[in-house]
Amino acid sequence: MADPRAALLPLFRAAIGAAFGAEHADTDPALRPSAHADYQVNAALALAKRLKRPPREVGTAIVAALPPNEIIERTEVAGPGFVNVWLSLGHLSQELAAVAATPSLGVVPAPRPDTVVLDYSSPNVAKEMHVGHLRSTIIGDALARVLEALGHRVVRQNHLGDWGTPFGMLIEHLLDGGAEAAEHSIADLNAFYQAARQKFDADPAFAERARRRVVMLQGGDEGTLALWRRLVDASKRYFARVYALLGITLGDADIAAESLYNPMLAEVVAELRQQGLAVESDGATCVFPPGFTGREGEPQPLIVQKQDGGYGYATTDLTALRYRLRTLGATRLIYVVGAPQSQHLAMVFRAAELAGWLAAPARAEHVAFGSVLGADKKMLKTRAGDTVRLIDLLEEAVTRARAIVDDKSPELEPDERAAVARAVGIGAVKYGDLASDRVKDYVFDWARMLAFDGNTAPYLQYAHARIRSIFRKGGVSVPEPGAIALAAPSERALALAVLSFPTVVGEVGELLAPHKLCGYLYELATSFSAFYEHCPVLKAPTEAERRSRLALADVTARVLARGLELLGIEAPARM
RNA sequence: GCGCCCGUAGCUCAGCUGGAUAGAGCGCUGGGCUUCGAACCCAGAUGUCGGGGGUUCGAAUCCCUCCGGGCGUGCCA
Repeated sequence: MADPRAALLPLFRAAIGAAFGAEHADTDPALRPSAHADYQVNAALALAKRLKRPPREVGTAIVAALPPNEIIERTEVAGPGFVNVWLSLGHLSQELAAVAATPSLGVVPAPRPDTVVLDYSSPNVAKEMHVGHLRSTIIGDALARVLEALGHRVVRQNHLGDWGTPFGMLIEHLLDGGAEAAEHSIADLNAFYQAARQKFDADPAFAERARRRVVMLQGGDEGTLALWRRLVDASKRYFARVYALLGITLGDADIAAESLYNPMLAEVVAELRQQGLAVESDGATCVFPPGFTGREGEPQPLIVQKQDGGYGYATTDLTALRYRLRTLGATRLIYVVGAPQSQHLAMVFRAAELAGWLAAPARAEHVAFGSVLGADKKMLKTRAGDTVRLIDLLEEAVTRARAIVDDKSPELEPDERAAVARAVGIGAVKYGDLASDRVKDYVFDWARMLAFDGNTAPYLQYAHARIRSIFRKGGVSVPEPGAIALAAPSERALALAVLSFPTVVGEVGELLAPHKLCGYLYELATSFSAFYEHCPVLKAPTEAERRSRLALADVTARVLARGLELLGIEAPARM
């Protein structure tokens, strides 16, 4: 109820019903935030058409029919028929006090919580994590946090690529004398992978051994499996280190690797065959979901069993989907996967619907995202043209942030500067990724993401630290939130921004659009800056105003910190 | 060829299920530190919303079409 919109909506619904009768009672009041007032109601223009009455007259009738209440201070009918609404100060301060009194800051649990199975990050065993994993990991983790805040049960699934033909050559190369490599860091394993690859391409005898080794691996040969596990375990340890540095909530318990589904693949294919969905085509077993065509307009297959009897990723994806629905009890399946895979996923979802696995109320959604580009507008690479290692990127972020912190805040102890540099550097990378519409590509630009101006993590962190600084400086604690009284325009604007937090979090959870939370936090921070400029806090004219402003500043800081936390970004008290 | 995505100020991007003069940041111009963190703030200039049709009282937003760019389009994942 924190957001005034939640209180206003029923009032306007009632007014429309009372003014125009039951047949119009379910008309959406079209309540929106307004540049001309606190909020505006746009329903009069649409209603005027149906009622064949002038829109302004309709607006006036709506206002006249409003039930008595303590919420609305005043209204006006403006322009062609917009109803502008201003809230009463009493209501605002009351709601603000209520929000300030709760740790959730007004975010209320969903009435019907979903079991959300969230697929994100998904690196490959025995391969370095690179920029290609950045977006899925960051976006997925932010969504996990947001959905949990909304009271949903979130089951994270890190779909590790731990299976498939490359492991034949990796294991053979391991046996060829690189045995100690698996005990070393994944950086060695990465070179290890490249060496294996090179041998595979150049040496037919090695390639043949690799193929046989794949068969042994898939056949469950114990010695082969032992070698495979060494690769997997070394990789898991490495991923854990990267996640720790990035501040990602994925742990070992969230790993649901491809190999988990191996025992279920044959059964899934059998079931699809039984249903008549999977049919033979060119020696392979395929499902042809309607509506998908290939180059020549022919039906596009989902290959669930290859000519050689092996299973590809389509089978694994279908099996994982079924497992998530049946075993994990998912009501909402979310895949944080790059946009290029949208057709593949659409086909998998469609096939799952045809098989009867995916059915309402359960739903599956592809959270698609664009690419990370370099300054040349092409996929981000190193100067040498190699893929950028994620760990290098993150370490550079911290190093760059450290240089800024050393320069701006030499008074902080070295340990604190290091912690702040980490929060700022990692936060900048994450926020830079989350701040724009995920479906678009974005250009990776250190200067822009680390800037203290504009819609960046450092700007938000700075706004937060300035608020905390007020309390440090004043040596004061947070007053009772009941003390909040709003007088100045910038106080009122800030209060409205604070109260919008729950609505925004809800939207982000529904639309799976973290950039809306970023945009909101940026507006909140700019609202605070204006307030801070115009309204002295510690030196407020009266004690009552001082207490009110302290309380308002505190609840703002908490929303900023909580919002950043939902994005996976730290908010240091000093920086 | 077909399918999906993108095209908004010089640059980077917002614009919520259509709503009032299309908004921010950077950059540019001009201001503000003996007063709570100037890592900041205030003011100003800047647009054929890719083009053209259509629906609507009203379109950046919905529909159609064209142009430009990206991605996908059977045994890699």
